[in-house]
Amino acid sequence: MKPTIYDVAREAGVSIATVSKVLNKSGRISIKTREKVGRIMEELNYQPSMVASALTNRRTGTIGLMIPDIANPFFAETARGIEDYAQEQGSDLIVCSTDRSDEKAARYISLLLRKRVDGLIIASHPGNPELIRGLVADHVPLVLFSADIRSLESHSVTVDDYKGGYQATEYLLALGHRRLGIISDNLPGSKLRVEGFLDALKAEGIACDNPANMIHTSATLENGRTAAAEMLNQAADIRPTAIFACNDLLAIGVLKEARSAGLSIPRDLSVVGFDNTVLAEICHPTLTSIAQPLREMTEQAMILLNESISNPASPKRKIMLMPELVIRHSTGPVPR
Amino acid sequence: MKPTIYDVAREAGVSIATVSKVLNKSGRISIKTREKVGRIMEELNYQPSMVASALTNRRTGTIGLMIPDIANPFFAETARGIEDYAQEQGSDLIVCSTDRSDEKAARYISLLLRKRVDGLIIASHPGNPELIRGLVADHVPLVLFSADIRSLESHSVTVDDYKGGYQATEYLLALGHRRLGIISDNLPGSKLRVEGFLDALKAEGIACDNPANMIHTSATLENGRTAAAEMLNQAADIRPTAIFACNDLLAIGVLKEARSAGLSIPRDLSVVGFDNTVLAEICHPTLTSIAQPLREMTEQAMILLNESISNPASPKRKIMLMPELVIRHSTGPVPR
DNA sequence: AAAATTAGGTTAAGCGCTTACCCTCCCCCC
DNA sequence: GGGGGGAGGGTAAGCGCTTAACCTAATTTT
Repeated sequence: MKPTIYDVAREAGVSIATVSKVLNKSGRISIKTREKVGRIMEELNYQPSMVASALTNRRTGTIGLMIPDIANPFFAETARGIEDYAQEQGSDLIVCSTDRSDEKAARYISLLLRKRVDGLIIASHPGNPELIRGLVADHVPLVLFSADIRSLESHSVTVDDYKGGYQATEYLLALGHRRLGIISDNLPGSKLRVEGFLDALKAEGIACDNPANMIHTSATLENGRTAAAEMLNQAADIRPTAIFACNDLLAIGVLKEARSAGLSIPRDLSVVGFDNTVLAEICHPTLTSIAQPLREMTEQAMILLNESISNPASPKRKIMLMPELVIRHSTGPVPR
Repeated sequence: MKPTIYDVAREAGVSIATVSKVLNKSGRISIKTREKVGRIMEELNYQPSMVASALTNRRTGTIGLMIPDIANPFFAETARGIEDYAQEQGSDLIVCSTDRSDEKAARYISLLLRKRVDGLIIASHPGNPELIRGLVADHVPLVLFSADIRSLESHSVTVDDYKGGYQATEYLLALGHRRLGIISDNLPGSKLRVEGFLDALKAEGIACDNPANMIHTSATLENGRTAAAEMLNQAADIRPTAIFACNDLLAIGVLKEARSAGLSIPRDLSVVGFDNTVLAEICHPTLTSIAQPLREMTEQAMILLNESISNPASPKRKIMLMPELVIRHSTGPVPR
């Protein structure tokens, strides 16, 4: 059996209150007893139970992270960022992969609530926002990450998706491209990225009238290939010379499909991704991508979460950070 | 304030013992009260505190996962596997990225112990095995994952690294390659992979006498490039025609370096990786790699862990699964 | 019809901490 | 020399559950 505070107290010849006080460096304890108790704790290899202290404290020191899938590099990198900041303050992270299923999300939320986590970071809000709405109503400290729910009075940290879409498009236009394709996914920010894309085109007076050049799908490499195949199968004077994919995985699918169609990138086709995950460096050619400032985002998220934990009624803030275009080798001037 | 079992009991007009029993479906409770209590719980949106129940139960329903880095795809995929099995049984996962630092590992272990996690899966044992030895001595349920410590009487689930190295090499030999290079990393299994490599060569009567063709480094893409550069800079009749890298990241580094050196893969150089992560599909050309049967490994790990949790003194088992060669497009016949 | 079960609960003692409050020396000062 | 005021610690009441032990009334057994 693990030693308890009683064991330590007995061995040290003091009361458990005293032990507790040296543990928490609270109250007045003489140097002498402090050292003695400390020594005994070492000897017994005493590990104070956080589950017991959490019961009185109302602080478990764990935070829950809800994401679609930890195996997805973007979210793995997110998790790492959050984990680092959490660890600095002595907390840790329960990761919950929801696969964007409302049912799984609900199960996990309930579990986290019962575990009395101090707070939640939600990088995967379910299709059904009611779940989150309930949490907010119950004053559960939480921050929405990477995707906001506008109508909800909650903290959030996002990247300016609209701006990102705009930037990517502007860049392609500057390279001379005029027939652009876009592949969007069903993740929450995607819609805004598409809007940015369309507005950037409109600003140049270009219409995106070919529906075959706008494809909506879910974020897998395979879907990226399929979508690309569809676009590239059009006549050479109709098909896009550049494709903006709303995430890196889709973009890499495009790369692959283009290559197997005999196109050379970026000579025959330019491709821009989104998220700037490690994958962008790994594929070939390396992928031009819109970067989310992940490290900054996770830091802000933790700051907001801490605020919310220490004062659940604190005014909510929505922080939107700027994306950044990272140019690599998948983009080039329009073929003449 | 969250409702407690007392609130439910009062509203339902029963004792807290009764509420507890309907909660745990234990004891005898009439259908009627069961339903009544259930209704009240719904009404109050009662979420029983697992921290309180853990205090009496000695079961927190959380398990700790120690890995080098959750942002590394291999470990992210591992985490996902473990998470899924954990979730099935109503547990969840605290992920701990140690960066292979003994200090971080020690901090995390202490934290997990204080949190009274039910068990640990350790996919990143620190350089110093004493830490783990201490856990084993204290009968903390744990299983070593992907890398064993032979001298330790503990559960473990690994892939046969030796066999993996052997397989990769055998395959390259079968393709006609005779000058092979190997890039190993400092992860625990690597040594065995190298041994497999060497033995396979020896079996064919081939000596690996050129030290420039055996490079040891740590697992990053950049290091893969550097190592490859070193090997490929040798005269054409000395440098290897095939390189076995002890993990995918290194292998992809090789791919990149080879390409920028003007070599075509697999025509001029064959490359085999290890782990068969998602990256193997993403790079170009796609990477031939030795697959660890991850899903099976995580399942076995959870089975062993559960065993160990329900009976910490149960006899320990070491499970070694077979790796599998996955052939893709980075390997081909030796250039004549 | 008396005795023995059983169904359906209740009581109360923990689990391992934290913390408000109280108690006792001991020192210092007038 | 009596009183005041820290310094150093102890007491005990929770925190929100679980569970062994016990109780009562209804049902069954003989």
